[in-house]
Amino acid sequence: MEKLSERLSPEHNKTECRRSVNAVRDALYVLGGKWKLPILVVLEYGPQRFTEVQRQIEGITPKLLSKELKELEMNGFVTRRVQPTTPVLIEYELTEYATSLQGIFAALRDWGIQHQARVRSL
Amino acid sequence: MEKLSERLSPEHNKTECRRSVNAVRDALYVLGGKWKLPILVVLEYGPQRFTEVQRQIEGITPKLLSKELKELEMNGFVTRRVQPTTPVLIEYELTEYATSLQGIFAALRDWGIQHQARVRSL
DNA sequence: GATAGCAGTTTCCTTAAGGATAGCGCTATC
DNA sequence: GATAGCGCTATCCTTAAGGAAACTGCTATC
Repeated sequence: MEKLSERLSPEHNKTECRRSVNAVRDALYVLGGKWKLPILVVLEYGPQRFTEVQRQIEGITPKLLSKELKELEMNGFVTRRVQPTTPVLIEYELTEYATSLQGIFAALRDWGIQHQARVRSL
Repeated sequence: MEKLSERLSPEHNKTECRRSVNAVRDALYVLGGKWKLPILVVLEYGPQRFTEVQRQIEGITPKLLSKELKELEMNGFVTRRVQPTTPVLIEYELTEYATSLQGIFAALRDWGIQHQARVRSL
């Protein structure tokens, strides 16, 4: 049987390993925050205004919604579009780049489902 | 061009979607905590004792190491083995189940590396 | 007997994350 | 002119996460 240490992660070069750890940490970081996921999910249904998003996410306060939207915007997942009508209409929508998260969502989802099943069976 | 909302996540059934969100949340949760990742990485090099792990992770305090190890153990990623020698030798090692994280680490790492490059290029 | 290492635990403190509530400038509607 | 909705921001407070330092019971070594 091969060693566990050779299966969990293939790179055993130290700088490569550190680079990987940083990358994983960064990826986890951009999804950190209590409401990032729900917001992304709500925005999958199309562009929406601030209060629309707020109403769909039970329990979120405007302060936190604002903060999380800004962070999502900074990371390039969301754009804030201002329609120059009167009164102005502001819409948040997912960017093309947000789709790059698909792979990690799928991986996290599959693992999570499997883990839930495992936890229940113990 | 297909809609963004149809690409980020395939399920648009509400209960399926909620289930996925919960699974992703759970997966993110078990990796949450400042030191989980470094600890898992250190243990990839083989079973190690408390102070060995501590010495390899610069900045970690025994309190946090103890806490994180307990959580990793509860989630089934790590086992605490007590060798009944005198004095007792206690070793922490990765379980077989820890290798199930391989897929999400790979996904997070790849996305993270790509994201770092993107951030630098802006 | 004194010192040091192991495997932690305990206490106290700081920082960060998150929540409740109120309010602001704007416009539209009654 | 009063009320309500939009898109927030500001203030205050609570909870949670994390860190520093000391200490414990054990054994081994000098």
